[in-house]
Amino acid sequence: MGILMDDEIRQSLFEGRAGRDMPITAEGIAEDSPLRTRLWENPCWFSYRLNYLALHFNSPVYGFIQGRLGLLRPDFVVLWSLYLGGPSTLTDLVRSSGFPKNTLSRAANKVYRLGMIDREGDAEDQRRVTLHLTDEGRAGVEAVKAEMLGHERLMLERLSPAERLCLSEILTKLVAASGDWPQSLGNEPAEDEP
Amino acid sequence: MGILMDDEIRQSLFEGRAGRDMPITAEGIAEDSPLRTRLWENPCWFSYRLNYLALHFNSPVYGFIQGRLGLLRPDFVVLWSLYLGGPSTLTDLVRSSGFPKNTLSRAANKVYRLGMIDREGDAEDQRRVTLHLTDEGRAGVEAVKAEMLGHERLMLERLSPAERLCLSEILTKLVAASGDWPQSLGNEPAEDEP
DNA sequence: TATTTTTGGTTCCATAAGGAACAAATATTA
DNA sequence: TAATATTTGTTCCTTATGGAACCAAAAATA
Repeated sequence: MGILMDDEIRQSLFEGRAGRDMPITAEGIAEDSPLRTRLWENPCWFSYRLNYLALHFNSPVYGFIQGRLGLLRPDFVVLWSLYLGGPSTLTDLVRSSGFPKNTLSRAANKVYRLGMIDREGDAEDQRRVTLHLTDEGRAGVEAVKAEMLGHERLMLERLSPAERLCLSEILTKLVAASGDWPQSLGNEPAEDEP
Repeated sequence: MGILMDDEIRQSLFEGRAGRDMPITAEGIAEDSPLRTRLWENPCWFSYRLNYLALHFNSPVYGFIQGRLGLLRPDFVVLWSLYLGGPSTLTDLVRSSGFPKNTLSRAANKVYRLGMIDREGDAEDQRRVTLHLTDEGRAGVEAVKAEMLGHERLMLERLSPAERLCLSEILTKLVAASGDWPQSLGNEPAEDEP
């Protein structure tokens, strides 16, 4: 009995309560909107909402950055990463952003040509190049930072402080767990045993 | 006093507690990893984690779909939308998915050529074309559905049932609020007054 | 009814982006 | 020390992508 109950609850939670009583009203989304179905009756509720929300952040923000600085997303990712993490190597950026390395290489070259970052060869390791922001690059980041933060803040505005805290902690947990997730699906995830 | 406190708390919550005591340990992420800085000391904590998690869903899942069905992301989005919402017009798909309409038009044509959807002209409105899944299209979706759901489930595995419920409700709130967010930043969001 | 505007969908085109091959330097192993 | 493997970053090349222009049908307006 208890087990069945638990399973049912668990199941319901995995499904994000889709198809059950829905205590949260979908204010702002019309009853007959095709969005409703895709959002509320989507078995992939989590990833769908994830992508939906990411889109609503990315397109206005990167659109703005594009218009203001003439930079594409990978370009700005380079600047932002250096802004947060200080001087770094390209490989560091790859690891922290998840973008492919050729994409970031191209981006780094572009912002370098624009004088927004500087390179410094490593004496120890001839291959290694350390990238760091120039004053101009820092200025660029700071020129759009407020707008970026403002949009994120706006997105979170409807949540209560407690909800924001909860969200932050849960997303943190998920990110922390991400190391265990497979990078590819189906069959073996390419075990790298020799 | 009380006001100051509240403000401080509010501020801290907007920042996702960045830079403060961090009750949740970042297990799985090395102390000196460049990821740490970008994740934990990022003023855009929300959108960064959003994108980070979306990436960890999309790339394995759509990689799998690509390998299994030979379909790109927009192609599959068409199928999945029809699978969830039943027969729909292209414009419906645009509204529910957020993809640009030419991208979906191309995708719809591709899956049509592959025999995975069918079109039906509307007698009332000559422009309108209703799309619906064929048996083959439905089979395609069902061929990858389990794997998709499995990955999402895996991603959520580390959360407690209560946390999953909480996450689901919060994301729902955010999505419901998304109608009020501007679609572009800086200056006027292009008021469409005549 | 004639003219204009809006809507649904497609086509054109320039380019952003990523896989794969590559070169050079370093680390590892024989 | 010679040979091999790994790491760092770049270049080549193909293609997926989306903005803008476009066409046809319908709706709105004159």
